[in-house]
Amino acid sequence: MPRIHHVSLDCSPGCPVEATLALIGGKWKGLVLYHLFEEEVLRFNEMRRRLPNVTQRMLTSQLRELEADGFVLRKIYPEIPPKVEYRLSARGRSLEPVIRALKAWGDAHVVVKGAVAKGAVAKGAGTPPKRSAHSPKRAVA
Amino acid sequence: MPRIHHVSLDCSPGCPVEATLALIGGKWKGLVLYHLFEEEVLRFNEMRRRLPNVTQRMLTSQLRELEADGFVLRKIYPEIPPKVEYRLSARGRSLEPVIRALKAWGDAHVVVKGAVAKGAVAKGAGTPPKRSAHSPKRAVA
DNA sequence: CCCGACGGTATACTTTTCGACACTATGGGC
DNA sequence: GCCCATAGTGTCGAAAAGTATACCGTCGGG
Repeated sequence: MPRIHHVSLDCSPGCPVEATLALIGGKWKGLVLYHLFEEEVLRFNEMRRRLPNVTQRMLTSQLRELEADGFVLRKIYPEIPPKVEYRLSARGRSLEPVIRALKAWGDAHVVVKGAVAKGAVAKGAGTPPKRSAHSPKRAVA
Repeated sequence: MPRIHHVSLDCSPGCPVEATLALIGGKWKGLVLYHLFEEEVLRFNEMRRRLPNVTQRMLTSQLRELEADGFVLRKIYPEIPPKVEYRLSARGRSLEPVIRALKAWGDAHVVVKGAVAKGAVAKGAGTPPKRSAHSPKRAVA
């Protein structure tokens, strides 16, 4: 997913859709934003424990990008061991309708491991994909 | 953006967010879905004309993935020259709240080329990104 | 002393996504 | 004949995203 930093788009009526997706589309960003909605403030390792399989490197990177894009505020406490808090900015909170819509759709349509598949799942969708999802390889169904 | 074909996720509460983003996060998918919402049926080159800079190759690929994921229906007419129509399935239409939320947020927060920048734009956002958005390089503002 | 926690950084590498280019058969218009 | 339109396919490479591994200083607990 390309990252757009408030560059101007070649606008067609759909550009805002594309731009929004580009801002929040990093692999872990949706989850990071979601968890910050659920729990107002999180520290680095608290966030890390909520994201299965994320690496330290990637979490740092995505948090920094979200901060750079103005969605997340990062507060450093001058302590040892280090204490850093992450929370949503006003701009980040303005994404709530987006994140809720993504969550609502996913709840209704995505099969969760161990859950009984809902009727909403597309019938023809049982065939395995050509390539695995971007998750640990062993997770392939 | 990884493609998830109804594989089971290692579920944490945010998984539905991640899964939904993975399904619609291809570079052109948001725009394709958006335009199919706006205009019930589109042929291939009609869609193509609505997406600035898309290549034939990429449009075909993203349409096929959306079809494979059950969002888009493809109707072939046995004619020459070829006539193919694309429209949203019921499952595709169920994405409307997601696409509308993405569009609404983008409308309020993303600067469009030629438009006066709104106050909502983050102040610090003027600095160029480390790397360009995934679009033709010369398109950088 | 060793281990784990904290919140990272650095580097190299792998995987994934996307784009560029050439090509396809048919028919209509010039 | 050439060009354009239709809706693609095939191949390769570039760019981007993401991962793996090692390392860092300080402190507290065992």
